[in-house]
Amino acid sequence: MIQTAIQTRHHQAPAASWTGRAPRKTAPVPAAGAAMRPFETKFSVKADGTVFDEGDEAIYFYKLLTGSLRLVKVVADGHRQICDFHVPGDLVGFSNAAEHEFSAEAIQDCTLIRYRRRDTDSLIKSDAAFACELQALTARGLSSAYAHMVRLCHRSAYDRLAWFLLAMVDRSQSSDGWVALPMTRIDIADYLGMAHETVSRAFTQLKKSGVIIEPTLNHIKLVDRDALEDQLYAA
Amino acid sequence: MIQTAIQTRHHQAPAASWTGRAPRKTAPVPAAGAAMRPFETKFSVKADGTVFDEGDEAIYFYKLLTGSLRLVKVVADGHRQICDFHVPGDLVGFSNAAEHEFSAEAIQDCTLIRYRRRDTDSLIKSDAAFACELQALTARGLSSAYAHMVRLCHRSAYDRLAWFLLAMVDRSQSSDGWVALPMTRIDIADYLGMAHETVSRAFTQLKKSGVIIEPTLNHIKLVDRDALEDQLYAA
DNA sequence: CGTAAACTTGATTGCCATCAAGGAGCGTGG
DNA sequence: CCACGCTCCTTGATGGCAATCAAGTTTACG
Repeated sequence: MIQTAIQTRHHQAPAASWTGRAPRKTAPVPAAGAAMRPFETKFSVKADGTVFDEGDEAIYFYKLLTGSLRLVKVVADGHRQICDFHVPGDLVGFSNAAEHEFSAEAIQDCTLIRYRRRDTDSLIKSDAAFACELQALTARGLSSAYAHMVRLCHRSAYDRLAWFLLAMVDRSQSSDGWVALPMTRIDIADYLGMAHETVSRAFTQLKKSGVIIEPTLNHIKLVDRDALEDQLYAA
Repeated sequence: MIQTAIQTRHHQAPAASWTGRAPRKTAPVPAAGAAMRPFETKFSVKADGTVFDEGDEAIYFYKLLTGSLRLVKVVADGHRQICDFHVPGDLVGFSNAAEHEFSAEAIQDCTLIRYRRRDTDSLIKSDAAFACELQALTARGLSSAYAHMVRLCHRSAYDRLAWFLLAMVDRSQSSDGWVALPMTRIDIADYLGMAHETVSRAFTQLKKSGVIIEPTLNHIKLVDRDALEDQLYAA
């Protein structure tokens, strides 16, 4: 794969200029008395805290147990890109680079298991089940990253939001059809690679055309699923 | 991570309408008398052939030994996205999905090692070194996919080409500074998420401003490296 | 109840996709 | 050896989608 060797000026990136809530760096506190397998430590992060920051030395990687996270990269011009949202079961921050390449910010209160990165090889050797799971989760992440790449390049803003809402609805598995979006429009915008104004306009359009309803902010119900699917599969 | 559950109409995607050389599906021939570790088979694919196609049942995954590949996804509107280029040492086609999610097309003649996907778990259990390498390669792929996502969203067409050329030059490690680009402008366009006309215009601009020289097509030399780096790191 | 953040809506601009047409390289066959 | 045809590449003209700038409005929260 093509990789960028240039890392020299990595840390000159200006501080994020976006206007969202600035994530407070909270020192994650290991949960007291957590009895885990060797190498494992359990701990928690409050909403709006960060598990780790872009550029931090990558000492640990994590598995998310509860809550939700966003993976954030800050671009040189001050814009954000959210590479992915994570839900329980997902693997976070695994890489072979010396530093974390993105920040992991808690959208809600989170609990995680922490693994020491330098133990990875011995973990893989000693615990085959763990090794298989690690591999499977990483491969799944790669697949969804490629899929997202295609969406970002070849879909209109409206299409991207349509896909996003479908994915959120499907993931929620709520029985009554109501879904609470935990993230702001700004988060959605940064995930879908568009301006938050554009997200807003697309929401408006979806509501006006009766595809979704949103009586209170961020609580939506998908009324016309077919409309969204047709949108995504239209030539 | 967010994944798309909708797969139903996956195969209705129309045939690629792009005007590049249509990859001939060549039945890859296992190299005779290859003595490998258990589970391994060595074989080769000619230039413009495919190792596997999008939608093929994912029976095997691969490690590239020589040559270069492109990973291609075809979008509903007939456009292509090249998710990545692969060089020797890279892992290709590993996933947990039942079907390959992209085609792997040979840019040049390639030789590969083939692994049976269903053996993955036992491979990981029986060969720790293999497991570690598999994990490392997949994680590396994920990192570069995230990085590429950011570029696609937040960089101008000119910037994207600037990055691409820098990456190609750095990867070639040629002593005299001359680099042969194995791929066409169309491939570059589909990788960088832009029209091939735009690639062409950016090349012209780079040549006119004396940043690169290209006496014969696809043989370039980077004259003013600083210009490209400044471009990438400018606010 | 007041402030700040998030959201919405409108006006304007610009980048780049698209359409269109011509030129250059290259292999093939007469 | 040259002519033909096929790709690939280049350049120009045009238009559209979405970013940006700029106010308002609503929501959240101490």
